[in-house]
Amino acid sequence: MRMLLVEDDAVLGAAVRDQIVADGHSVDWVTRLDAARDALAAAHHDLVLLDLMLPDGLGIPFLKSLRAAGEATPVIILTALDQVSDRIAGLKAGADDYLVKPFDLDELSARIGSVARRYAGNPNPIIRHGALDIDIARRSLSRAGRPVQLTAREWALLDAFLARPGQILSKAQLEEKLYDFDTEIDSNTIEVHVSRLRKKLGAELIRTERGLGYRLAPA
Amino acid sequence: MRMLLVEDDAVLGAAVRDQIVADGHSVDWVTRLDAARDALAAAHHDLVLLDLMLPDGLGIPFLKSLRAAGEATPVIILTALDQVSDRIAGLKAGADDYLVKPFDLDELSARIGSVARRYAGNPNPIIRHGALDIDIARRSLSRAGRPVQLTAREWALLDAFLARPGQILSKAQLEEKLYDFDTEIDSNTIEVHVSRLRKKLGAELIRTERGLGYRLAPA
DNA sequence: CGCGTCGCGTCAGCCGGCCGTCAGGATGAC
DNA sequence: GTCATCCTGACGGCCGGCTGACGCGACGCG
Repeated sequence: MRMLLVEDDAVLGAAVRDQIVADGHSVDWVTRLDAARDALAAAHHDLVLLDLMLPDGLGIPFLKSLRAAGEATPVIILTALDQVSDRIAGLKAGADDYLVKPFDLDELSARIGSVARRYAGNPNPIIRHGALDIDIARRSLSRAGRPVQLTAREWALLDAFLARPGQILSKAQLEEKLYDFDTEIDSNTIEVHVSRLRKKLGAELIRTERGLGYRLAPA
Repeated sequence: MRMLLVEDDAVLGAAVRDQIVADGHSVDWVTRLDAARDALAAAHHDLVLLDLMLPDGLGIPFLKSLRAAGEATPVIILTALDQVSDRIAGLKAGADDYLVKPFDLDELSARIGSVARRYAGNPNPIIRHGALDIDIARRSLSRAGRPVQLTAREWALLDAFLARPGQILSKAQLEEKLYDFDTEIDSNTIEVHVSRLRKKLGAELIRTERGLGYRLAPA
């Protein structure tokens, strides 16, 4: 496996790097967020280890922007013990796991193995669903061969449905996915976006489960 | 979601239970491993919260034996801070996550959400009961191969029965399950919903115990 | 700086069907 | 038989959901 380590502490970074290499993986080590972004764009990585406090910015918004851009690589957050709220925000921002500093190197290995196992079957980039061809990573899609443009919110909504096809998602869940923890939204907003998505992608795509939520229709 | 909490500390257990309920889930709380085993055998659970130190044994070997027996329900371990080796052993034994005591209740919620999300795409457990195939998580079910639609209230009612198969549930209990604390309801309402469920799923499914309540018929 | 465009959150009005209620009949206990 | 309990068809209120319209703010362009 090839990993990306984003960590500005030289001592900790070296220890983590050595441990990963000792486990038989390879690792790219950067100390800044912009370098991390470049590294992800330049080459495929199987896993990202992300420190939350870096000289050029905070990890949480960075992670959020990654996820918003369709980056699906699993992320393990490295954070200090007392930042409980950071850990929660990290999971909500799309992290797969976190490690609390100081952590045991054997535990790091166990965590990496756990996340890697979880992602063993990698999904193919282009999803075909009915008459739709969806390329999540490139944010492009076509309906019956004709290209369709989606706005940012519409992509976020579609992402949420594609992540769990067939499963019911409550409006509260969708709201949580689309918005920051603290932004409050009129309850009807989700309905409006669902309506707009249906208009672009076909009314059958998203089924209403009255009183429960919405779900992606089977292909 | 329905969870199983295995925790012998009364104060911590109550706090966890309250938090889970506040999040809109239901929870069965036991304080011993043998009771936990019975509960898992008796009914479907979506998640297990497992303390590692219990009066009748250790959690790790218990978890190992569960996994060896094919039990796939996700497990979050609750453990004390200093037991690093236990955390690793827990993950190796098949736990999906752990929480370090003392933990923040909001973090508990986030962790539960994370694990639940992780399992959302996985094949859901399908309960087979007579001619019925019931997928509780996806809220889909079929009778003799033919799909059947249930309303929100009907699902809630079916949930209640499936949670305690074979056990008699009084109308008062069912009422408590289906409605908010403060909403008052005409006594006959439950009867009506039972009647509607029977019409959709078969009259034999729910047995009337005159003067006592209802119970799910054996498969 | 002013104007046009676009995304998105909010609102209001409509609509369909869920579900709470009722009443009359069926069933069971004794 | 008598009474309590339960069943179920019918009905309508109201609530959840849908969508066209509007306005605000961001952004781009001349």
